[in-house]
Amino acid sequence: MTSDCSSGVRGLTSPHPANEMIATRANAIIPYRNKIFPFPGRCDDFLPLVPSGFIITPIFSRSRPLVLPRAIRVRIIDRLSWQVKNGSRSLSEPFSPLPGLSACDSPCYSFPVETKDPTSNIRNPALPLPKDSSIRVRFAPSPTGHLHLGGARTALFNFLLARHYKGTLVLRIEDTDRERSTQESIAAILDGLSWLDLGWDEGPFYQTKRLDRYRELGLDLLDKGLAYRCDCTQERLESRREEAFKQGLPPRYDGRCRDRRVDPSSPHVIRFRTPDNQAIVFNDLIRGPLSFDSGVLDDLIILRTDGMPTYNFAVVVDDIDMKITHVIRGDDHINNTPRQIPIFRALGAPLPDFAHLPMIYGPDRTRLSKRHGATSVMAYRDMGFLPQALVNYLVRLGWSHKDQEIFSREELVHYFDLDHVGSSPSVFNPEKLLWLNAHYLKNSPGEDLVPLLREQLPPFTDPLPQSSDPAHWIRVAEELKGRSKTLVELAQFSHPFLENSRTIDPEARKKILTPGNGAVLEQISLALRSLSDWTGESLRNAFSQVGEALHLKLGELAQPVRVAITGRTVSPGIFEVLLLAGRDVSLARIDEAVRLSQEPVSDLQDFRTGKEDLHD
RNA sequence: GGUCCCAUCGUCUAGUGGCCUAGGACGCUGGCCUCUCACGCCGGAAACACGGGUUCGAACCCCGUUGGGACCA
Repeated sequence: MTSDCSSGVRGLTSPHPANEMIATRANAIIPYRNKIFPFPGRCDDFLPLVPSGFIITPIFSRSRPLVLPRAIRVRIIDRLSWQVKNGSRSLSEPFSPLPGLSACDSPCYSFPVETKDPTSNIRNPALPLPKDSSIRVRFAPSPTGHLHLGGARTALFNFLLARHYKGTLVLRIEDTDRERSTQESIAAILDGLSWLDLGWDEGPFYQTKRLDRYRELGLDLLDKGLAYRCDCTQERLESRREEAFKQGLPPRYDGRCRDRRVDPSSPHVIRFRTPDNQAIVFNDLIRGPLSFDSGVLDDLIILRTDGMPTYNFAVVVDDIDMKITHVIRGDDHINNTPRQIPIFRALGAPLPDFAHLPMIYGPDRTRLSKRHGATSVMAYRDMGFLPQALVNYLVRLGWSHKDQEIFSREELVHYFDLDHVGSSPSVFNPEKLLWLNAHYLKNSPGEDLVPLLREQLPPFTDPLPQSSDPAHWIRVAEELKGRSKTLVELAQFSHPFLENSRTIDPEARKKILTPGNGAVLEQISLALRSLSDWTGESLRNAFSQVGEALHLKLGELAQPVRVAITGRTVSPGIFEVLLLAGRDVSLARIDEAVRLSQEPVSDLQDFRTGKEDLHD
């Protein structure tokens, strides 16, 4: 194969060939590592001399950069393999040629070569931040249900990439499946995005409002002979499919109507004329080069009998019209990509870059679905998760930045790139999400938590007097946030300090509110009653006096009081509890506990002393 | 069935040919702190799927096997 597209390369023997290569940059792509200088070379082309000490890396390879010992020549063996020659010795042949590559007719066949100044730190290169970048990405959900975790992560990665590169995020609703698309789903998706605080810049655009456009471009392809009418009946296709199945062949359309003249007035679909026997190659920004044989591809339908576009067609038309530069979507679309690429070409549009994110699995390593429990983003809100926690969890599923686990939004935007997105699927782990949620809860200011706490609480029936004081709410939140993993737990812990009722845990009553402890509580009650003020210090004094008198340690006093006031064996420190409940409530509850402790434990039916039970 | 993808502790991951006796995090676990439970702090068990090859040297590059998954119908 001889060269004919090396215009910007040949003759580059000037002192700084690496710089020259920048000028030949063929297509803008996100820097894969540090800097990228795509080389639109042909097979058998030689790159010019690269100065010694420079580093050269094949972009498609995951191999390490090579530090060049002296000036060398790099030879392109074919588009996806390379060789570095130094004299006669081959330094490296890291890539075997991919079969089926014929001509370099596409920018994605070009051979990007990375060169770097050797003085830069290879291990920890400066963040590639082209601030002027004009990348355009999109999030394109189908409104056939709630926003689920996988979709949310796709949205998040698109969002972060757009923000990181100061680009644009387009929201597009793919609602051409009229059977399954609903208004409720659209609302649910928008709600989910808004809860996670993932804003978009353009849209939402609805595919159902663009039907004319699909039709226009579909007919355009028809005119150009790149598509054709097909009136094959369902039955015929069925039988062909069965036959193919019997023969063990892939069930694909046989192209019967390719060159038939189908009457335009009779019912028909429009099929795309998929090019025969071509290798379709694209460089996935996460996985590297992916190759498909067009022979296994169908002549897929682009417009149905009713004029509705099919998925693959509408997506391509939209991505072209919306000038999407980077298509970042779920792994499940990898097999759609080779179907879409010929359509891009047929429509004369430049190819965007593609990046396919690995899936999120359930614990059984199958695609996360309803039977794995909650998958809706909003279900996590209802379970008392903070959106920051979910975002932090989701972003770490597949992406990493060294050993860091906790990221602020600013850090995410700053550090996020596709380079550190892994290629293997990950399993959803609720435990870790819980830990993150506890972390964010613990580190949130009490006043931020109060409104969220309110949402989780049932309406008051008999609020404590201090519940009308906003400062009291903040104190409650501050005191209890460190012990709660979710807002639901926080609400449960907070309940006794806001409502004039509490539920005594049966176990706790049986174990702690014994007649012996009743006597202890009586003594404590007496001591507390005599207190002139209700402060941490005076309470502590009172307790140590009672402790000395009864020869009991603080722990032995605290536990009965804890159960008396909160109804459970777990709570903040006992003095904080007494302070939060206040004098009147504390004394009333202790006295009530004294009474309960004298009663026989047999009447296990009714431990309730409150009117409302939060757990109901 | 065809095509494609994936493979480091149970889980999320670091790792880009020598810094690896494989690092961090969740979970598990021993201890400290302590009025309970958490938090926090200190310690522990726990992984390169297997087999070839390339290389002076492989978790890392190549091939194969196995296993898992997705898409198509």
